[in-house]
Amino acid sequence: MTALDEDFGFTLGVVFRAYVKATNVAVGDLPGGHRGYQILTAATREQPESQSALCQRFGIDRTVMTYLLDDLERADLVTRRPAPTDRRTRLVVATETGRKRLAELDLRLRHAEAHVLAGLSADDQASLKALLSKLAVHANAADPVNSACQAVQDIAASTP
Amino acid sequence: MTALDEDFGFTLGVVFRAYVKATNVAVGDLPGGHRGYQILTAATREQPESQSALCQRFGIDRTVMTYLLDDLERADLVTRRPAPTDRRTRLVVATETGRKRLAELDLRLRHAEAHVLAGLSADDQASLKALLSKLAVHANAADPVNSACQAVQDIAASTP
DNA sequence: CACAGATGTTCTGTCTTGCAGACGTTCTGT
DNA sequence: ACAGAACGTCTGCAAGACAGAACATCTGTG
Repeated sequence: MTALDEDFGFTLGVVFRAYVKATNVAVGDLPGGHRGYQILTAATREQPESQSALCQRFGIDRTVMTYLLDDLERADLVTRRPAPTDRRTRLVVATETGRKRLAELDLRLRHAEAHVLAGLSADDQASLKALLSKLAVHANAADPVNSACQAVQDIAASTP
Repeated sequence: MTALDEDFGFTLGVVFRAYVKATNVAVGDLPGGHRGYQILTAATREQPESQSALCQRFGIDRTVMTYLLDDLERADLVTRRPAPTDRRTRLVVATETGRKRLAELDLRLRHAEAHVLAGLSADDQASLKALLSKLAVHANAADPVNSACQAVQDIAASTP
């Protein structure tokens, strides 16, 4: 236990890397690894979304999203459907195969998550999830547009 | 607020990306961005560590650490010092310039961290940090050697 | 001591990803 | 009708992860 073990950024990184590693193992050969899983989840459980909406939500570059969806489409897990309201956008929806695959993966993913969280009591796990959720909603609301600009201003103001 | 906003992995990713973005802005032109900052912190505030120890601690590939330290050394922020006990290993220690630079950066980093955590009350911020710290210590203890293997076993056991 | 195997660092090459810019298509506001 | 913006795709470049080899050095065994 050193000073760093109490640093927010450091511990956040450790936990995040542990999660990514466990998740990438859990999804096996799913195209896109843990990101493919998140896309598949969104395509299955939520209203169809455009590619750019998925990019913003998951922090994936739009050019990466293109070939990520290519891979998922080639595996017959999702399809790009033209949006009825706007012919520029493609809505990403899961295929029947994709839904089945997601159902199979869910159990494995829950185990992976439990593995990462194993160091905490049940109460602590619930607290952590709730806090992260609250923070994520706030960060998502603040980030898309001007968080970088705001951060620059904050920092400029704090610089001698 | 959708189902995904309560998913641990998703919210963790959102918060982590927000932290990395804010931190990378805050450190300015420091070589290595937020990782350069973490290395500089370790080199300044802790016992000198070998390169591989830093790799494991921060989740950085050893080949990346080589040129990351090259950059930091070129900027006169750290030096590689031969370990007295083992001539294979190089201990990474901060230079006087590096210590000064770190002192300057600390205020900016605290602001960046505060910016990321701004969505939570002071109590919630403290709770989140404590939980992450607890979890990180556990994950660090479990990960280095066999977490991947363990995860594979866990998952295999849970697969029909 | 000799030697095989392990470890720390560096270098090489490959692959994935992030990012900036350009392009064609389509929408929106005037 | 037209200018400007937005969506998705493509290209090229840089950062990074990863595997493998090479070199120096350490450690344990005989």
